[in-house]
Amino acid sequence: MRGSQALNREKAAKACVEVLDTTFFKALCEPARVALLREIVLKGRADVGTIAASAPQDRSVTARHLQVMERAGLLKSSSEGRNTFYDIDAPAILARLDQMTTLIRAVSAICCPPNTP
Amino acid sequence: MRGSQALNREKAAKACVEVLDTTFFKALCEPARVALLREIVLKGRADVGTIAASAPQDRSVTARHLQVMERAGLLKSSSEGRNTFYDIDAPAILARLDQMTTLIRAVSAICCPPNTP
DNA sequence: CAGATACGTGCATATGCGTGCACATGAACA
DNA sequence: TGTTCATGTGCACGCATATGCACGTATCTG
Repeated sequence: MRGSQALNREKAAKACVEVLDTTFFKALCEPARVALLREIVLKGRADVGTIAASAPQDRSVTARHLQVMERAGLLKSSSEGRNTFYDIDAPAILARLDQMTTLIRAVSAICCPPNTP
Repeated sequence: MRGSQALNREKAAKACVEVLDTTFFKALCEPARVALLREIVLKGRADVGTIAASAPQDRSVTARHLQVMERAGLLKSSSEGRNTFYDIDAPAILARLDQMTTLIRAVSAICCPPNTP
């Protein structure tokens, strides 16, 4: 019983490194990027120029932020002619959140069973 | 129909700023902190010295990282004499993840209905 | 009370990264 | 083909922060 808990801890610890990818969080820890994400949610799929128009930073900065969020799996891009459109990659984000929820649920079952609220 | 979608977008955009708290992500975007989190998952509730013993950084650095994660709602601390114990605050993390999942599900319903996979 | 232990904090240093400017690249248009 | 527009990129600057050292504070022990 206690031995299996130790095994569960090792599995959960290993999953921590895999699931808690810092690239994903690095993309969200910058307020400027969250603001851009909010703008895309508000206006829907849009090109770089449109998104940058509602941001105080330079267009090049916004373009870089969008690239970072795309590589982190938050956005998906599609080029049409000389325009690059970005949109929320909701399925990918939900998959990441589901992985994290599963991990923390496992941790919760190990570390804080119904004894420590 | 389209008008209500615009309202949903505004609600989702407002929720973005509230739910996507950068403090939470800032705490997780540092690999050193994720490593400490992994160590606590592996060994369970432990004091600062024990956690710092398995980290390459100085003890003071580890102590500071633990403080950051506690303020971000990832850990909960409890002082016993001259020792300070830290443990995963799984319920708090699950609550945050649930908020995010709810938000992204709403975004998904707005931006990518069954048309763009 | 004196010493040791556990932890937090002020300070200086170094590294990472957000930001803006200038320019290059590629596409649409006359 | 030459021009304009949308976007990406190299570069330099400045700020935030991770890190380590020295020290202060609180607690336990003999």
